[in-house]
Amino acid sequence: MEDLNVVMKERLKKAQELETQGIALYPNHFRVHHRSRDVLEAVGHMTAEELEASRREFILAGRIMAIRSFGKSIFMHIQDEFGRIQIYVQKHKLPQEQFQLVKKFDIGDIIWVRGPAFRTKTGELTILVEEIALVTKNLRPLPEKYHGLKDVEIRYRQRYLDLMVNEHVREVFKKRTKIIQAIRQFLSDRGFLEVETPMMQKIAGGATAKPFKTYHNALGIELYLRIAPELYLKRLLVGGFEKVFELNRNFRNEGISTQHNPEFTMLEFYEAYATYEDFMKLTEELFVYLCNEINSGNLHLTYQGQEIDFTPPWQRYTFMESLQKFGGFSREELENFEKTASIASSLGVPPEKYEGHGKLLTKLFDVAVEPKLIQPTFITHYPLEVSPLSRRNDSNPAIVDRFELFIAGREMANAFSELNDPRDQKERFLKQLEAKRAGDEEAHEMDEDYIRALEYGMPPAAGEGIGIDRVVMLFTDMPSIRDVILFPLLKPEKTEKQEQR
RNA sequence: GGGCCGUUAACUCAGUUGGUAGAGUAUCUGCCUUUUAAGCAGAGAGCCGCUGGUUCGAGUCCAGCACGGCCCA
Repeated sequence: MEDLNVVMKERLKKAQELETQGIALYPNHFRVHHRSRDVLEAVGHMTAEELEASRREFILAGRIMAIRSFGKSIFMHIQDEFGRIQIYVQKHKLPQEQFQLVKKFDIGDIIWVRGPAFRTKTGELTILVEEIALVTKNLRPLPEKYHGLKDVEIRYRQRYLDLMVNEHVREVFKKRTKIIQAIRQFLSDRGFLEVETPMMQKIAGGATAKPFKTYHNALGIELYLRIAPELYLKRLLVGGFEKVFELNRNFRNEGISTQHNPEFTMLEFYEAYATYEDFMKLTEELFVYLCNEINSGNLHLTYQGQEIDFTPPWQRYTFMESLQKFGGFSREELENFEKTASIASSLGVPPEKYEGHGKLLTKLFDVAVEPKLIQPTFITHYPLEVSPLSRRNDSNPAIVDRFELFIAGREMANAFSELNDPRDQKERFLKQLEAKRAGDEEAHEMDEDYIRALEYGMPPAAGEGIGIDRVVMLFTDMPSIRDVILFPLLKPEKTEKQEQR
């Protein structure tokens, strides 16, 4: 109550007056039979005369977004989940006490109305109110009606306000849901089983990232919030499920940017007896499916002014090819550790002590190649060093059977044929431990149970991870990951800290 | 972590060379029975992000801090 302003004082006073008159401020016995969209669908095509004759009655509720009062008649726009509709209140059409109540309504109140639809002089489809009631009293003024709510901080912190007044924001999040539903449908149609694996893990594996730490009181153990579900999903392959996927939250204890939120939504799917090459094809099919379901079948979309074309097949380059073609580096520079290291330094990403040649090459890639991959592009055959869970290439053991997908200069997917040789996997974990000891905080932990699982025998398989938030950004043309996450993580407000004292 | 930008009424924004704090919307009062960024007349509304400094005097200049945004790492 620290920011009681004049408007709020007025609203509270008015609320008390209404209650004194016996008017409920928060009743819950009103039922709605229609939504704004139903009115448009039912009678939107009718002329004024046809509407007059039909006398179709509608019963709906919504939040008052605008009031235009003429003394003895009042226009309002009310908004529900599906849009806005105008209502018209005339003094002589209502009992006196109801009209007096309407004159006390404020922008932001939620009201219930009953009445037929008609067309105004200007042709707008409007409900002629025959009965009206207050459903929920508003006590805080809404943002300005014309400019709306622009303050990015308030939009993120008070997303409910953003959703209330910015229609396009509601559309973005509806689209997010549609995308996620479509992905589930796509995988289910192909026989993938959706599963749920632990988010609290004793060993945060399956990716290279810093985890969040938490604590279980009863067991007295430290746990990590998962950075990836990968190792659990592959245990399921050992158990006999041959096609599985999980679409849920991962947590990485890293910085926040337009591309990164500490908790984010990840899709991972695994298929026994498939290879990374099969998954390139499957990934193309998935995006074509999304274009059909989400983008009206159009395989082109515009992201932040860039035209993206999803028509398959997409470009494919090996990792080393891409460094030469897009990075402009020579084969000699890439094959000589010292030369690669000096290039890395000159590009502002100097080598760390624990970083080997493969890691340096990926740093060059991130800076010099990734931003240039605008059209959907598969990059294949990554260095072994940066792929501790991937299967070695049969003809070249220094590289792995892996691809990453890039669109609009961003990594969208990461996939590989899975390493299922427990002896090799154990060696790779030991290598990671070495890197950890040398100072690499993100190096992978040793997971003994995972090795044990592999020793029972995991069928050869391919696995893939897709960052869902980035996919949603792409399909909604949003520049920041915060625009596609309902409640992105922000620093606490100062007032919150003060209130906690 | 570094650089740049922002923070003024509930919302969207002005604010000149350092000299009494401004507009529109919203709110309140009055008029108004087909408006739609309704209109007309009037009124109220401010810790100028916070803390220091310079100055006779700071929304304005300087420093630090907080929160946010963008870029870089």
